[in-house]
Amino acid sequence: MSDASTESAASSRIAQALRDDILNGSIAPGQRLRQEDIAERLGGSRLPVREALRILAAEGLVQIEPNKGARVPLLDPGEVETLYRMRERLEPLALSESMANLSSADLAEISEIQRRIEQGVDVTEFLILDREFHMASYTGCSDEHLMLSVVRLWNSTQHYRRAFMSLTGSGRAQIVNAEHRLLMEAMERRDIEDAELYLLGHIRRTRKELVRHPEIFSTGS
Amino acid sequence: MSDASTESAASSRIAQALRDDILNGSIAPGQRLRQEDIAERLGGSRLPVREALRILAAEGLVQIEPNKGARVPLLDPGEVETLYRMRERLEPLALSESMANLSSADLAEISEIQRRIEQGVDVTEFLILDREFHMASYTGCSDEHLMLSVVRLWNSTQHYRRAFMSLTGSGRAQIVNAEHRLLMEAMERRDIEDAELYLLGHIRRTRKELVRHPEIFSTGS
DNA sequence: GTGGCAGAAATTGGATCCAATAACAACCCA
DNA sequence: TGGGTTGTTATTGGATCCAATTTCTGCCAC
Repeated sequence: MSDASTESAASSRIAQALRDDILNGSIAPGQRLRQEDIAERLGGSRLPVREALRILAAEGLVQIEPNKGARVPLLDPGEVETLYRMRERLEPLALSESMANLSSADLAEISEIQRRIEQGVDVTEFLILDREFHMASYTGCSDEHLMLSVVRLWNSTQHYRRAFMSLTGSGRAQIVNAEHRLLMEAMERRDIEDAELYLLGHIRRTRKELVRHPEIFSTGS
Repeated sequence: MSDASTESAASSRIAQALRDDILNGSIAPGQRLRQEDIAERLGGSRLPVREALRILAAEGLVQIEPNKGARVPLLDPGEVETLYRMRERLEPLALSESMANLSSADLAEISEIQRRIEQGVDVTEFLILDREFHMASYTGCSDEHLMLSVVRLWNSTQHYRRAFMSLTGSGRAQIVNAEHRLLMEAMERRDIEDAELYLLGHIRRTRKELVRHPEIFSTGS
């Protein structure tokens, strides 16, 4: 087998493909996912597709209604606001659990990601790098439950983050960069308390900006 | 438990049966769940069992390893401690989202549950009523993501709560009752800030007590 | 023209069968 | 006698077929 990255498990492979499609916007919220279509498009029978949909449902990327099939959740502004409030509470915890285990090399890597963000990137690239920046800061957190919860929150809100960025452009780039730098600086000082506080403020400000743009949530059709 | 949903759906029915077995301790952490056994015991073929296991995995009640089957997660003290830290952050949020929507009748019902707890109950009954008490305080929270996260946290730690109670008996009953009463009183005053604080203290104290009893986590066999 | 209703097509849920992988045991060789 | 190896068995993963439910379409009545 030449392809060493195939962790076998057709259902995992299908789940990964669907996950990518949902997170990068190829599959929009509200869109229905028919099992047979997916099976035909990605190969395999409907059975691993069903398993894949269950996996994604566990991650908050799709919701399954009995006898009605799976669709990408379409959230209202209140739901996204609550998801961000959850982020405000959980991610500082993840950061605090992570920081003690971060090596200097880890910090350098995070700093490098921030440097690339500041070089100016388009919306798609920013979304990827911003996620990498924060996730890299949590790599020291060994607790799987906590990290899974954090990933779920990012997944569920990914589409609205993209909609917001596409709408507002990079006007707020300076603010984000300032917040990221403050966060980095606190991490390099090994000051958990400050780092938690900067992260909280960063997420909270983003939440308030999102709430101020309800047009993000227009269904469009 | 009182969910009399006869909406059948074999996979949901099997998931509910397994969920009850895991939460009430009939199936212990570390125990392996063979699909064929479950299918034979609860009726149906292996396929709905597989779906049920996926559902339970999403709730944190089982973990699935590819080609190795499903088993009830066996947590170490550090994992349970982190789960409790997550509770400390998320449940005050759920309470704050809930309180504005709680009617006087809701508060009376919560108070009634606490009254029954104080009448003196055995360990099994306490675990049920304590969970009912807290969940009742969250009924005003309409956000499904947040509530699902909270339920996940309770589910994942249920076994260790029971082990702790079985070990220590009802020695700490007075403390729990005092905390519950303070929480109730803040809720009746409609003081969200105080209620959050009392709830945080309640969960935090429980976490510290759990950590002080590592013998709970001995495998037992 | 609109609303409700019935039938047909499409889609999901479940059962059985087969293949692939991992756990287990016995065996062979050093 | 012990460790590695190989063969067997048990268990999970996947494919195909069938049943149940939903949803869409077209029709009829009002």
